Amino acid sequence: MGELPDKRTAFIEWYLEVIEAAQLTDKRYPVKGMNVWTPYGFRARRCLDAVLIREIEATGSDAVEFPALIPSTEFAKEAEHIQGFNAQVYWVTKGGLAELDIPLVLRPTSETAMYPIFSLWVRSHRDLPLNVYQIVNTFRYETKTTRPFMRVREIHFFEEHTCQANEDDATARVASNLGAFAKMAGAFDLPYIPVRRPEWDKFAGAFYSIALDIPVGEGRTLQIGSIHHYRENFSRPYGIQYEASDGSSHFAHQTTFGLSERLLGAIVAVHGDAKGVVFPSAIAPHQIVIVPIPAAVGTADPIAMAQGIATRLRQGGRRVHVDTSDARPGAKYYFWELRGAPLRLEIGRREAEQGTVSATDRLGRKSTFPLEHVEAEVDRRLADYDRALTEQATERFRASFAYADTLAELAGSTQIRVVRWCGGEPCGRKIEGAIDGSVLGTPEGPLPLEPRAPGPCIACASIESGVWALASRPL
RNA sequence: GGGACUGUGGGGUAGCUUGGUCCAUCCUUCGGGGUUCGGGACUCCGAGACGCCAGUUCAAAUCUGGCCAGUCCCA
Repeated sequence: MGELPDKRTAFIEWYLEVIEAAQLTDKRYPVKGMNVWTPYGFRARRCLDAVLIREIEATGSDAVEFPALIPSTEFAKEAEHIQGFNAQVYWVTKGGLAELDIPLVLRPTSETAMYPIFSLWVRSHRDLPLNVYQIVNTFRYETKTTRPFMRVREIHFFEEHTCQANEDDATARVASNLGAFAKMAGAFDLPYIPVRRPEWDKFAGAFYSIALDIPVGEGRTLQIGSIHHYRENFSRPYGIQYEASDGSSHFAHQTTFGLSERLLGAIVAVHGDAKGVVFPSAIAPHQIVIVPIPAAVGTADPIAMAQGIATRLRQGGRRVHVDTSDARPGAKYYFWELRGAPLRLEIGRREAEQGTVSATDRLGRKSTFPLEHVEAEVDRRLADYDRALTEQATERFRASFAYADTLAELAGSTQIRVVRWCGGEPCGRKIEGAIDGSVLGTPEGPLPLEPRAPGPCIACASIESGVWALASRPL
Protein backbone atom coordinates (compact mmCIF):
# COMPACT_ATOMS: atom_id res chain seq x y z
CA MET A 1 0.00 0.00 0.00
CA GLY A 2 1.42 3.33 -0.99
CA GLU A 3 0.71 6.74 0.39
CA LEU A 4 -2.34 8.61 -0.85
CA PRO A 5 -1.84 11.93 -2.65
CA ASP A 6 -2.17 14.95 -0.37
CA LYS A 7 -5.84 15.86 0.05
CA ARG A 8 -5.18 19.57 0.47
CA THR A 9 -2.87 20.17 -2.46
CA ALA A 10 -4.03 17.45 -4.85
CA PHE A 11 -7.67 16.97 -3.99
CA ILE A 12 -8.86 15.35 -7.21
CA GLU A 13 -5.96 12.91 -7.29
CA TRP A 14 -6.59 12.08 -3.66
CA TYR A 15 -10.30 11.59 -4.29
CA LEU A 16 -9.87 9.38 -7.35
CA GLU A 17 -7.34 7.21 -5.64
CA VAL A 18 -9.11 6.91 -2.32
CA ILE A 19 -12.45 5.77 -3.73
CA GLU A 20 -10.78 3.07 -5.75
CA ALA A 21 -8.33 1.99 -3.05
CA ALA A 22 -11.20 1.77 -0.57
CA GLN A 23 -13.06 -0.32 -3.12
CA LEU A 24 -16.13 1.91 -3.31
CA THR A 25 -16.10 1.82 -7.08
CA ASP A 26 -14.39 0.20 -10.00
CA LYS A 27 -13.85 2.87 -12.60
CA ARG A 28 -12.34 0.59 -15.22
CA TYR A 29 -15.65 -0.02 -16.97
CA PRO A 30 -15.01 0.88 -20.62
CA VAL A 31 -17.73 3.50 -21.05
CA LYS A 32 -17.07 7.10 -20.17
CA GLY A 33 -18.82 8.24 -17.02
CA MET A 34 -20.11 4.82 -16.10
CA ASN A 35 -18.55 2.98 -13.19
CA VAL A 36 -19.16 -0.25 -11.41
CA TRP A 37 -20.74 -0.42 -7.97
CA THR A 38 -18.54 -2.84 -6.07
CA PRO A 39 -19.84 -4.91 -3.14
CA TYR A 40 -18.45 -2.49 -0.57
CA GLY A 41 -19.57 0.62 -2.47
CA PHE A 42 -22.99 -0.87 -3.00
CA ARG A 43 -23.35 -1.53 0.72
CA ALA A 44 -22.56 2.11 1.38
CA ARG A 45 -25.06 3.16 -1.27
CA ARG A 46 -27.79 1.05 0.26
CA CYS A 47 -27.14 2.50 3.69
CA LEU A 48 -27.32 5.95 2.14
CA ASP A 49 -30.53 5.17 0.29
CA ALA A 50 -32.03 3.79 3.49
CA VAL A 51 -31.62 7.21 5.09
CA LEU A 52 -33.21 8.96 2.11
CA ILE A 53 -36.13 6.52 2.10
CA ARG A 54 -36.68 6.81 5.83
CA GLU A 55 -36.74 10.61 5.79
CA ILE A 56 -38.80 11.15 2.66
CA GLU A 57 -41.39 8.57 3.66
CA ALA A 58 -41.66 10.26 7.04
CA THR A 59 -43.01 13.27 5.15
CA GLY A 60 -45.72 11.29 3.40
CA SER A 61 -44.13 10.25 0.14
CA ASP A 62 -44.64 6.89 -1.56
CA ALA A 63 -42.21 4.94 -3.68
CA VAL A 64 -43.04 4.37 -7.34
CA GLU A 65 -41.08 3.33 -10.36
CA PHE A 66 -41.59 4.63 -13.88
CA PRO A 67 -40.08 3.26 -17.08
CA ALA A 68 -36.65 4.35 -18.23
CA LEU A 69 -37.73 5.13 -21.80
CA ILE A 70 -39.75 8.17 -22.75
CA PRO A 71 -41.40 8.77 -26.13
CA SER A 72 -39.87 11.79 -27.82
CA THR A 73 -43.38 13.20 -28.23
CA GLU A 74 -43.86 13.38 -24.46
CA PHE A 75 -40.34 14.58 -23.86
CA ALA A 76 -40.91 17.55 -26.16
CA LYS A 77 -43.94 19.00 -24.43
CA GLU A 78 -42.29 21.53 -22.13
CA ALA A 79 -40.20 23.92 -24.19
CA GLU A 80 -37.63 25.09 -21.63
CA HIS A 81 -37.16 21.61 -20.28
CA ILE A 82 -36.37 20.09 -23.63
CA GLN A 83 -34.05 22.94 -24.44
CA GLY A 84 -32.21 22.40 -21.20
CA PHE A 85 -31.74 18.68 -21.68
CA ASN A 86 -31.63 18.22 -25.44
CA ALA A 87 -27.87 18.16 -25.64
CA GLN A 88 -27.61 15.62 -22.82
CA VAL A 89 -30.01 12.86 -23.72
CA TYR A 90 -29.30 9.41 -25.02
CA TRP A 91 -31.66 8.27 -27.75
CA VAL A 92 -33.01 4.86 -28.48
CA THR A 93 -33.82 4.91 -32.16
CA LYS A 94 -33.82 1.25 -33.11
CA GLY A 95 -35.68 -1.79 -31.93
CA GLY A 96 -33.78 -4.80 -33.11
CA LEU A 97 -33.05 -4.06 -36.75
CA ALA A 98 -35.96 -1.69 -37.34
CA GLU A 99 -35.95 2.07 -36.93
CA LEU A 100 -38.51 3.14 -34.33
CA ASP A 101 -41.42 5.28 -35.56
CA ILE A 102 -41.20 7.37 -32.43
CA PRO A 103 -37.69 7.60 -31.03
CA LEU A 104 -37.33 7.04 -27.30
CA VAL A 105 -35.38 9.13 -24.82
CA LEU A 106 -33.46 7.39 -22.06
CA ARG A 107 -34.66 9.41 -19.06
CA PRO A 108 -32.26 12.17 -18.00
CA THR A 109 -34.79 12.88 -15.21
CA SER A 110 -38.38 11.72 -15.01
CA GLU A 111 -40.72 14.70 -15.34
CA THR A 112 -41.69 13.79 -18.85
CA ALA A 113 -42.12 10.11 -17.99
CA MET A 114 -44.30 10.74 -14.97
CA TYR A 115 -46.41 13.72 -15.85
CA PRO A 116 -48.51 12.23 -18.64
CA ILE A 117 -49.51 9.59 -16.08
CA PHE A 118 -49.97 12.15 -13.31
CA SER A 119 -52.56 13.79 -15.55
CA LEU A 120 -54.52 10.54 -15.33
CA TRP A 121 -54.01 10.11 -11.60
CA VAL A 122 -54.97 13.63 -10.62
CA ARG A 123 -58.67 14.32 -11.24
CA SER A 124 -60.01 15.80 -8.06
CA HIS A 125 -58.71 17.91 -5.19
CA ARG A 126 -59.14 14.69 -3.20
CA ASP A 127 -56.24 13.21 -5.19
CA LEU A 128 -53.96 15.92 -3.84
CA PRO A 129 -51.35 16.18 -2.68
CA LEU A 130 -49.67 13.53 -4.80
CA ASN A 131 -46.24 12.89 -3.28
CA VAL A 132 -44.20 10.14 -4.87
CA TYR A 133 -40.53 9.38 -5.26
CA GLN A 134 -38.38 6.87 -7.04
CA ILE A 135 -34.76 5.79 -6.83
CA VAL A 136 -33.67 4.78 -10.31
CA ASN A 137 -30.85 5.19 -12.76
CA THR A 138 -31.04 8.17 -15.11
CA PHE A 139 -28.78 8.99 -18.02
CA ARG A 140 -27.13 12.20 -19.09
CA TYR A 141 -24.62 12.51 -21.86
CA GLU A 142 -22.05 14.56 -19.98
CA THR A 143 -19.47 16.12 -22.23
CA LYS A 144 -17.22 17.47 -19.49
CA THR A 145 -14.77 15.35 -17.56
CA THR A 146 -16.66 12.71 -15.62
CA ARG A 147 -15.77 11.59 -12.11
CA PRO A 148 -17.07 8.66 -10.09
CA PHE A 149 -20.03 9.72 -7.92
CA MET A 150 -19.49 13.41 -8.68
CA ARG A 151 -20.29 13.62 -12.37
CA VAL A 152 -21.45 10.47 -14.09
CA ARG A 153 -23.45 9.59 -17.16
CA GLU A 154 -25.53 6.94 -15.46
CA ILE A 155 -26.88 8.61 -12.36
CA HIS A 156 -28.19 6.78 -9.32
CA PHE A 157 -31.04 9.23 -8.84
CA PHE A 158 -33.44 9.89 -6.01
CA GLU A 159 -36.28 12.05 -7.33
CA GLU A 160 -39.43 13.11 -5.60
CA HIS A 161 -42.24 14.55 -7.73
CA THR A 162 -45.30 16.11 -6.21
CA CYS A 163 -48.55 17.72 -7.27
CA GLN A 164 -50.12 20.28 -4.98
CA ALA A 165 -53.38 22.19 -5.12
CA ASN A 166 -51.87 25.63 -5.29
CA GLU A 167 -48.71 27.65 -5.12
CA ASP A 168 -48.74 27.94 -1.33
CA ASP A 169 -49.04 24.19 -0.89
CA ALA A 170 -46.19 23.70 -3.30
CA THR A 171 -44.11 26.22 -1.40
CA ALA A 172 -44.90 24.30 1.76
CA ARG A 173 -43.73 21.11 0.09
CA VAL A 174 -40.44 22.79 -0.75
CA ALA A 175 -40.10 23.68 2.93
CA SER A 176 -40.93 20.12 3.91
CA ASN A 177 -38.23 18.83 1.56
CA LEU A 178 -35.75 21.24 3.11
CA GLY A 179 -36.66 19.83 6.51
CA ALA A 180 -36.27 16.26 5.29
CA PHE A 181 -32.89 17.07 3.83
CA ALA A 182 -31.75 18.61 7.09
CA LYS A 183 -32.35 15.25 8.72
CA MET A 184 -30.59 13.36 5.94
CA ALA A 185 -27.58 15.65 6.13
CA GLY A 186 -27.61 15.20 9.90
CA ALA A 187 -27.27 11.46 9.43
CA PHE A 188 -24.32 12.04 7.12
CA ASP A 189 -22.68 14.52 9.53
CA LEU A 190 -22.65 16.88 6.58
CA PRO A 191 -22.96 20.68 6.92
CA TYR A 192 -24.51 22.32 3.83
CA ILE A 193 -26.21 25.49 2.72
CA PRO A 194 -29.48 25.81 0.79
CA VAL A 195 -29.19 28.44 -1.92
CA ARG A 196 -31.79 29.81 -4.29
CA ARG A 197 -30.21 29.68 -7.72
CA PRO A 198 -30.20 32.76 -9.96
CA GLU A 199 -32.70 32.84 -12.82
CA TRP A 200 -30.14 31.83 -15.41
CA ASP A 201 -29.06 28.77 -13.48
CA LYS A 202 -32.35 27.27 -12.35
CA PHE A 203 -33.57 23.84 -13.43
CA ALA A 204 -34.87 23.77 -16.99
CA GLY A 205 -38.57 24.51 -16.67
CA ALA A 206 -38.61 25.50 -12.99
CA PHE A 207 -40.22 28.56 -11.46
CA TYR A 208 -37.34 28.58 -9.01
CA SER A 209 -34.66 26.17 -7.80
CA ILE A 210 -33.08 25.75 -4.41
CA ALA A 211 -29.77 23.93 -4.51
CA LEU A 212 -28.07 22.24 -1.59
CA ASP A 213 -24.41 23.17 -1.73
CA ILE A 214 -21.39 22.13 0.29
CA PRO A 215 -17.87 23.59 0.38
CA VAL A 216 -15.20 21.16 -0.69
CA GLY A 217 -12.12 23.24 -0.02
CA GLU A 218 -10.11 25.90 -1.85
CA GLY A 219 -13.22 27.98 -2.54
CA ARG A 220 -14.92 25.23 -4.46
CA THR A 221 -18.47 24.01 -3.99
CA LEU A 222 -20.39 20.91 -4.86
CA GLN A 223 -24.14 20.81 -5.43
CA ILE A 224 -25.40 17.70 -3.68
CA GLY A 225 -29.10 18.11 -4.27
CA SER A 226 -31.85 20.39 -5.44
CA ILE A 227 -35.45 21.23 -4.76
CA HIS A 228 -37.60 22.87 -7.42
CA HIS A 229 -40.88 24.71 -7.50
CA TYR A 230 -42.50 24.33 -10.91
CA ARG A 231 -45.69 26.29 -10.35
CA GLU A 232 -47.85 25.30 -13.37
CA ASN A 233 -44.96 25.14 -15.81
CA PHE A 234 -45.31 21.41 -16.35
CA SER A 235 -48.89 20.81 -15.30
CA ARG A 236 -50.16 22.98 -18.16
CA PRO A 237 -48.36 21.24 -21.03
CA TYR A 238 -49.04 17.84 -19.45
CA GLY A 239 -52.62 18.60 -18.53
CA ILE A 240 -52.35 17.84 -14.83
CA GLN A 241 -55.51 19.48 -13.58
CA TYR A 242 -58.09 18.82 -10.95
CA GLU A 243 -61.59 19.82 -10.03
CA ALA A 244 -61.85 21.83 -6.82
CA SER A 245 -64.68 21.41 -4.29
CA ASP A 246 -66.54 24.31 -5.89
CA GLY A 247 -66.47 22.65 -9.28
CA SER A 248 -63.83 24.93 -10.79
CA SER A 249 -60.82 23.34 -12.45
CA HIS A 250 -57.20 24.18 -11.76
CA PHE A 251 -53.75 23.14 -12.77
CA ALA A 252 -51.64 21.49 -10.10
CA HIS A 253 -48.57 23.22 -8.73
CA GLN A 254 -45.64 20.87 -8.76
CA THR A 255 -42.37 20.38 -6.93
CA THR A 256 -39.43 18.05 -7.24
CA PHE A 257 -36.55 17.07 -4.97
CA GLY A 258 -33.48 15.41 -6.41
CA LEU A 259 -30.45 13.71 -4.86
CA SER A 260 -27.86 11.31 -6.19
CA GLU A 261 -24.72 9.34 -5.43
CA ARG A 262 -23.00 12.69 -5.30
CA LEU A 263 -23.91 12.48 -1.65
CA LEU A 264 -21.54 9.56 -1.34
CA GLY A 265 -18.83 11.52 -3.14
CA ALA A 266 -19.51 14.46 -0.84
CA ILE A 267 -19.19 12.31 2.25
CA VAL A 268 -15.86 10.99 1.02
CA ALA A 269 -14.71 14.49 0.07
CA VAL A 270 -15.74 16.15 3.31
CA HIS A 271 -14.79 13.57 5.92
CA GLY A 272 -11.94 11.69 4.23
CA ASP A 273 -8.35 12.15 5.40
CA ALA A 274 -4.78 11.09 4.73
CA LYS A 275 -5.59 7.52 5.72
CA GLY A 276 -8.61 7.17 3.47
CA VAL A 277 -12.37 7.24 3.70
CA VAL A 278 -14.10 8.25 6.94
CA PHE A 279 -17.70 7.08 7.07
CA PRO A 280 -20.35 8.49 9.36
CA SER A 281 -21.84 5.58 11.24
CA ALA A 282 -25.20 5.95 9.47
CA ILE A 283 -23.79 4.87 6.14
CA ALA A 284 -20.72 2.85 7.08
CA PRO A 285 -21.11 -0.61 5.52
CA HIS A 286 -19.53 -2.00 8.69
CA GLN A 287 -20.02 0.24 11.69
CA ILE A 288 -17.88 -1.97 13.84
CA VAL A 289 -14.96 -4.08 12.65
CA ILE A 290 -13.56 -6.62 15.08
CA VAL A 291 -9.95 -7.68 14.67
CA PRO A 292 -9.10 -10.85 16.58
CA ILE A 293 -5.45 -11.09 17.49
CA PRO A 294 -4.20 -14.69 17.57
CA ALA A 295 -2.82 -15.80 20.90
CA ALA A 296 0.75 -17.00 20.73
CA VAL A 297 0.41 -18.88 23.99
CA GLY A 298 -2.37 -19.66 26.41
CA THR A 299 -5.82 -21.04 25.93
CA ALA A 300 -7.69 -17.93 24.83
CA ASP A 301 -9.48 -18.16 21.49
CA PRO A 302 -9.77 -14.60 20.21
CA ILE A 303 -11.66 -15.58 17.08
CA ALA A 304 -14.42 -17.29 19.03
CA MET A 305 -14.53 -14.33 21.38
CA ALA A 306 -14.75 -11.86 18.51
CA GLN A 307 -17.54 -13.83 16.96
CA GLY A 308 -19.40 -13.93 20.25
CA ILE A 309 -19.15 -10.15 20.58
CA ALA A 310 -20.29 -9.70 16.98
CA THR A 311 -23.37 -11.81 17.64
CA ARG A 312 -24.25 -9.74 20.68
CA LEU A 313 -23.79 -6.46 18.81
CA ARG A 314 -25.75 -7.55 15.76
CA GLN A 315 -28.76 -8.17 17.93
CA GLY A 316 -29.19 -4.43 18.24
CA GLY A 317 -29.17 -4.05 14.45
CA ARG A 318 -25.57 -2.88 14.37
CA ARG A 319 -23.54 -3.67 11.27
CA VAL A 320 -20.56 -5.70 12.45
CA HIS A 321 -17.74 -7.38 10.58
CA VAL A 322 -15.19 -9.80 12.04
CA ASP A 323 -11.98 -9.73 10.04
CA THR A 324 -10.79 -13.33 10.13
CA SER A 325 -8.50 -13.02 7.13
CA ASP A 326 -4.98 -14.23 7.82
CA ALA A 327 -3.37 -10.83 7.37
CA ARG A 328 -1.48 -9.53 10.38
CA PRO A 329 -3.32 -7.25 12.76
CA GLY A 330 -1.44 -4.12 11.70
CA ALA A 331 -2.32 -4.69 8.06
CA LYS A 332 -5.99 -5.01 9.03
CA TYR A 333 -5.89 -1.72 10.89
CA TYR A 334 -4.62 0.10 7.80
CA PHE A 335 -7.12 -1.69 5.60
CA TRP A 336 -10.15 -0.73 7.65
CA GLU A 337 -8.94 2.80 8.14
CA LEU A 338 -8.69 3.12 4.36
CA ARG A 339 -12.23 1.81 4.06
CA GLY A 340 -13.57 4.19 6.68
CA ALA A 341 -14.91 1.85 9.37
CA PRO A 342 -16.05 4.07 12.27
CA LEU A 343 -15.07 1.79 15.13
CA ARG A 344 -12.53 -0.99 15.45
CA LEU A 345 -12.47 -3.45 18.30
CA GLU A 346 -9.38 -5.50 19.09
CA ILE A 347 -9.67 -8.80 20.86
CA GLY A 348 -6.52 -10.62 21.90
CA ARG A 349 -5.03 -12.46 24.82
CA ARG A 350 -4.96 -9.34 26.99
CA GLU A 351 -8.67 -8.74 26.48
CA ALA A 352 -9.45 -12.39 27.06
CA GLU A 353 -7.57 -12.43 30.35
CA GLN A 354 -8.92 -9.13 31.61
CA GLY A 355 -12.47 -9.39 30.30
CA THR A 356 -12.13 -6.14 28.37
CA VAL A 357 -12.40 -4.85 24.83
CA SER A 358 -10.00 -2.38 23.19
CA ALA A 359 -11.56 0.13 20.82
CA THR A 360 -10.19 2.67 18.36
CA ASP A 361 -12.45 4.96 16.39
CA ARG A 362 -11.70 6.27 12.91
CA LEU A 363 -10.61 9.59 14.39
CA GLY A 364 -7.86 7.65 16.16
CA ARG A 365 -9.24 7.76 19.69
CA LYS A 366 -8.39 4.65 21.70
CA SER A 367 -10.10 3.29 24.78
CA THR A 368 -10.69 0.13 26.77
CA PHE A 369 -13.88 -0.98 28.47
CA PRO A 370 -15.35 -4.03 30.21
CA LEU A 371 -16.68 -6.68 27.89
CA GLU A 372 -19.93 -7.02 29.82
CA HIS A 373 -21.11 -3.55 28.72
CA VAL A 374 -20.03 -3.88 25.11
CA GLU A 375 -23.37 -2.84 23.57
CA ALA A 376 -23.71 0.37 25.54
CA GLU A 377 -20.02 1.21 25.26
CA VAL A 378 -20.03 0.75 21.52
CA ASP A 379 -23.16 2.84 21.06
CA ARG A 380 -21.74 5.60 23.20
CA ARG A 381 -18.54 5.64 21.18
CA LEU A 382 -20.35 5.68 17.83
CA ALA A 383 -22.57 8.56 18.95
CA ASP A 384 -19.55 10.42 20.21
CA TYR A 385 -17.73 9.69 16.98
CA ASP A 386 -20.54 11.13 14.85
CA ARG A 387 -20.66 14.19 17.07
CA ALA A 388 -16.94 14.72 16.63
CA LEU A 389 -17.19 14.19 12.86
CA THR A 390 -19.94 16.77 12.62
CA GLU A 391 -17.97 19.22 14.74
CA GLN A 392 -14.87 18.81 12.65
CA ALA A 393 -16.84 19.22 9.42
CA THR A 394 -18.74 22.21 10.77
CA GLU A 395 -15.55 23.95 11.72
CA ARG A 396 -14.20 23.58 8.20
CA PHE A 397 -17.59 24.56 6.79
CA ARG A 398 -17.58 27.84 8.69
CA ALA A 399 -14.03 28.62 7.63
CA SER A 400 -15.02 28.17 3.99
CA PHE A 401 -16.97 31.43 3.72
CA ALA A 402 -15.82 35.02 3.66
CA TYR A 403 -17.30 38.37 2.69
CA ALA A 404 -15.92 40.26 -0.27
CA ASP A 405 -16.49 43.94 -0.96
CA THR A 406 -14.77 44.36 -4.29
CA LEU A 407 -14.63 42.35 -7.49
CA ALA A 408 -10.85 42.34 -7.26
CA GLU A 409 -11.06 40.31 -4.04
CA LEU A 410 -12.85 37.53 -5.88
CA ALA A 411 -9.99 36.61 -8.18
CA GLY A 412 -8.30 33.40 -7.12
CA SER A 413 -10.29 33.25 -3.91
CA THR A 414 -9.83 30.10 -1.86
CA GLN A 415 -13.09 30.69 -0.03
CA ILE A 416 -16.73 30.93 -1.00
CA ARG A 417 -17.44 34.63 -1.20
CA VAL A 418 -20.47 36.33 0.21
CA VAL A 419 -21.17 39.50 -1.73
CA ARG A 420 -23.80 42.16 -1.97
CA TRP A 421 -25.62 41.90 -5.27
CA CYS A 422 -28.31 44.04 -6.88
CA GLY A 423 -29.88 40.88 -8.29
CA GLY A 424 -29.42 41.83 -11.94
CA GLU A 425 -28.01 39.34 -14.41
CA PRO A 426 -25.39 41.69 -15.89
CA CYS A 427 -23.90 42.23 -12.43
CA GLY A 428 -24.20 38.52 -11.70
CA ARG A 429 -22.21 37.76 -14.81
CA LYS A 430 -19.55 40.26 -13.79
CA ILE A 431 -19.25 38.54 -10.43
CA GLU A 432 -18.92 35.19 -12.16
CA GLY A 433 -16.22 36.56 -14.40
CA ALA A 434 -14.33 37.99 -11.43
CA ILE A 435 -14.30 34.76 -9.46
CA ASP A 436 -13.96 32.56 -12.54
CA GLY A 437 -16.92 30.58 -11.30
CA SER A 438 -20.61 30.89 -10.52
CA VAL A 439 -23.03 32.97 -8.58
CA LEU A 440 -24.60 30.20 -6.56
CA GLY A 441 -27.48 32.45 -5.62
CA THR A 442 -28.99 33.69 -2.41
CA PRO A 443 -28.97 31.63 0.78
CA GLU A 444 -32.31 30.37 2.04
CA GLY A 445 -31.99 31.21 5.68
CA PRO A 446 -29.13 32.73 7.64
CA LEU A 447 -25.69 33.43 6.22
CA PRO A 448 -22.92 31.15 7.48
CA LEU A 449 -21.10 34.25 8.72
CA GLU A 450 -21.53 36.94 11.36
CA PRO A 451 -24.27 39.28 10.11
CA ARG A 452 -23.20 42.49 8.50
CA ALA A 453 -24.91 45.69 7.42
CA PRO A 454 -25.93 45.57 3.75
CA GLY A 455 -23.85 47.65 1.35
CA PRO A 456 -23.96 48.55 -2.33
CA CYS A 457 -23.85 45.97 -5.12
CA ILE A 458 -20.30 44.74 -5.54
CA ALA A 459 -20.55 45.10 -9.32
CA CYS A 460 -22.63 48.23 -10.02
CA ALA A 461 -22.57 49.97 -6.62
CA SER A 462 -26.33 50.40 -6.65
CA ILE A 463 -27.67 50.49 -3.12
CA GLU A 464 -31.32 49.69 -3.50
CA SER A 465 -32.87 46.33 -2.76
CA GLY A 466 -29.75 44.20 -2.95
CA VAL A 467 -29.35 40.70 -1.59
CA TRP A 468 -26.52 38.61 -0.18
CA ALA A 469 -25.25 36.19 -2.78
CA LEU A 470 -22.70 33.38 -2.73
CA ALA A 471 -20.04 33.08 -5.40
CA SER A 472 -17.63 30.19 -5.83
CA ARG A 473 -15.94 27.87 -8.24
CA PRO A 474 -18.08 24.74 -8.59
CA LEU A 475 -16.12 21.52 -8.54
C1' G B 1 -17.98 22.63 -29.01
C1' G B 2 -12.24 23.67 -29.75
C1' G B 3 -7.18 22.35 -28.37
C1' A B 4 -3.09 19.61 -25.84
C1' C B 5 -1.31 15.31 -23.63
C1' U B 6 -1.58 10.12 -22.11
C1' G B 7 -2.73 4.57 -22.68
C1' U B 8 2.83 -1.43 -21.07
C1' G B 9 0.39 -7.75 -16.07
C1' G B 10 -5.12 -6.47 -11.10
C1' G B 11 -2.50 -1.36 -9.45
C1' G B 12 1.99 1.78 -10.18
C1' U B 13 6.11 1.87 -13.60
C1' A B 14 11.16 1.17 -17.00
C1' G B 15 11.75 0.85 -22.19
C1' C B 16 9.47 4.78 -27.00
C1' U B 17 13.36 10.44 -28.79
C1' U B 18 17.32 7.11 -32.62
C1' G B 19 12.22 0.48 -34.95
C1' G B 20 15.96 -5.12 -34.25
C1' U B 21 19.79 -5.96 -28.29
C1' C B 22 12.22 -6.98 -25.37
C1' C B 23 8.98 -14.40 -25.79
C1' A B 24 9.57 -6.63 -22.25
C1' U B 25 12.32 -3.82 -16.16
C1' C B 26 11.30 -2.99 -11.12
C1' C B 27 7.70 -2.34 -7.00
C1' U B 28 3.07 -3.94 -5.56
C1' U B 29 -0.72 -7.55 -6.20
C1' C B 30 -2.43 -12.58 -6.89
C1' G B 31 -1.96 -18.43 -6.22
C1' G B 32 0.75 -22.49 -3.44
C1' G B 33 4.33 -24.09 0.69
C1' G B 34 6.86 -23.01 5.34
C1' U B 35 7.94 -19.95 9.51
C1' U B 36 4.95 -16.01 11.71
C1' C B 37 0.95 -12.79 14.08
C1' G B 38 -0.74 -6.53 19.84
C1' G B 39 0.34 -0.97 13.79
C1' G B 40 1.66 -2.39 6.74
C1' A B 41 6.10 -9.90 8.40
C1' C B 42 9.86 -13.04 6.19
C1' U B 43 11.14 -16.77 2.86
C1' C B 44 10.83 -20.40 -1.26
C1' C B 45 8.08 -21.62 -5.70
C1' G B 46 4.62 -19.95 -9.33
C1' A B 47 1.07 -16.53 -12.26
C1' G B 48 0.12 -12.16 -14.87
C1' A B 49 0.88 -6.73 -19.80
C1' C B 50 2.48 -3.49 -24.84
C1' G B 51 -6.05 -0.19 -25.31
C1' C B 52 -8.53 -1.61 -30.34
C1' C B 53 -8.27 -1.59 -35.79
C1' A B 54 -5.65 -0.42 -40.02
C1' G B 55 -1.03 1.31 -42.35
C1' U B 56 4.51 1.93 -43.15
C1' U B 57 8.64 -1.68 -42.83
C1' C B 58 12.59 -7.35 -43.88
C1' A B 59 11.23 -6.06 -38.69
C1' A B 60 6.54 -2.09 -34.50
C1' A B 61 5.65 -1.49 -27.24
C1' U B 62 8.52 2.16 -30.26
C1' C B 63 6.62 5.55 -36.50
C1' U B 64 1.56 7.20 -39.08
C1' G B 65 -3.95 7.40 -39.21
C1' G B 66 -8.75 6.28 -37.19
C1' C B 67 -11.52 4.62 -33.02
C1' C B 68 -12.15 3.78 -27.71
C1' A B 69 -10.76 5.29 -22.82
C1' G B 70 -8.44 8.77 -19.44
C1' U B 71 -6.16 13.59 -17.86
C1' C B 72 -5.66 18.84 -18.46
C1' C B 73 -6.70 23.69 -20.69
C1' C B 74 -10.09 27.01 -23.38
C1' A B 75 -15.40 28.29 -24.89
